[in-house]
Amino acid sequence: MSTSSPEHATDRLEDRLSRLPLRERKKLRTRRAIQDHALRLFGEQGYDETTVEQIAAAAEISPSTFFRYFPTKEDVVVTDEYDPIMAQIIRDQPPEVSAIEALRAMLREILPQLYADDLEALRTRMRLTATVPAVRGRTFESMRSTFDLMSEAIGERTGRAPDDPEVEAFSWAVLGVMQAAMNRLIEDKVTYEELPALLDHHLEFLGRGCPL
Amino acid sequence: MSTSSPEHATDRLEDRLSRLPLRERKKLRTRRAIQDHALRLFGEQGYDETTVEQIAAAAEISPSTFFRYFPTKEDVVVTDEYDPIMAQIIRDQPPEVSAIEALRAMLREILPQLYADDLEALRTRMRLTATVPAVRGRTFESMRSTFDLMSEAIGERTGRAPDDPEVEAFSWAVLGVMQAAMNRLIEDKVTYEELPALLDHHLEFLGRGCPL
DNA sequence: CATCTTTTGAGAGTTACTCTCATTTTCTAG
DNA sequence: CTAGAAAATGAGAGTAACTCTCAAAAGATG
Repeated sequence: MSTSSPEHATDRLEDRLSRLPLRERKKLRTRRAIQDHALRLFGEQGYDETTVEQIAAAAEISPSTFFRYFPTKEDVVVTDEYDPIMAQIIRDQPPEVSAIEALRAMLREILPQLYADDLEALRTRMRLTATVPAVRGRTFESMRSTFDLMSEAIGERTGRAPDDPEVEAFSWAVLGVMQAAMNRLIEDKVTYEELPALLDHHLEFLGRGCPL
Repeated sequence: MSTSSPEHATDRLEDRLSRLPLRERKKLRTRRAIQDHALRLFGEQGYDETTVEQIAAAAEISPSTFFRYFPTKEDVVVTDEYDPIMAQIIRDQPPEVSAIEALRAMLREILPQLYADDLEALRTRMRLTATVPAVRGRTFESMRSTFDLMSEAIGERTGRAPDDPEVEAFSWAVLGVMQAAMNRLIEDKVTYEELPALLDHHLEFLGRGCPL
């Protein structure tokens, strides 16, 4: 929103396909085909009951190709493309607001987008994350890369190094309270409609020093 | 320390062996044999290069038995017996101190114990957690059970339900800053001697609302 | 069209993990 | 002390995720 270039990080995901060379475009399409068919099959017959071979067959590729796109079967569930968008929104917040406020604003902006793009797939992914231990494990790896982007963005905003101890502590604490909120979603203690408010409350709670 | 019963949760791990029926004692010994040989082999030749078959041979059991003791190869690295001890120490803190203070006191008490018991094994486990993605993934599962025990103990102290949203947010935030500290250890940005102080500082930082 | 690069498919091999069933080892009663 | 129940172990067969290698196909480039 603050740049004049047409390829901005907050463009809807769909809008980016057309601007790529043919080869890249095909790769992206293959990637999505794999992910879509995989999630559909997982939904229909369960995660463990679906083999990579079946996914490959449904997406009309070979098993070898599957592993070129996703290093593990779990990655199909865990991977998404929102992290860089999040980081960009954090950077775009006015410099005078606190780190926590910047994050709250970011969530207010990105959650509606996330819901609009993808709600059904999101639901499946959440359900799988809740029920399949292997997938749950991989979630952590994805938290680590979210962490990297987040501490980068926070460091930039606060004029500190991304590996400043307090920046790291802050970032992990934020990921922690987000995890807490996600978990309540997964355990059906809160609905998708209520999630944004819960996240917001947790961040505010964190900013008050978690008084108990 | 506050109870007269001889089997107290804070007894050194060694002291508990003798009080068990024969069968249990043997199981515990097998379990440790597996873990010791596995960690030694991992250290000598690497994690991926060590097969379950080799571990079983070294511990003089069959591969089938290995999986009866550890559901996955990763669990050998991740599993330890300290969580219930931690929970007990939290409960033992005087009720007037805040949750954060109780945690800081707990760490001051348990870290020396941890270091004294196990430092070499601890180092190997940390190194593996740092370098082997599969192990890193499992760490998350173990954080989940730490979370359960922690929110239980915190809930009890604060007269709230263990699934109170703020208790959950608090517990995950604490696990977050702990993760931040561990990571610095793993990345050699901090030594084992400095870790307790860093953890303490992070908890205090959390209690101040992570101002940035 | 020709060639150079990148992507794909096929197939063989390894190993973590599961299941089943027979055998051995520990616990418990009479 | 012994008989029988209960629990732990071993052996072996089977599955499926992942790896590696190499040859064929498709896309970029001049």
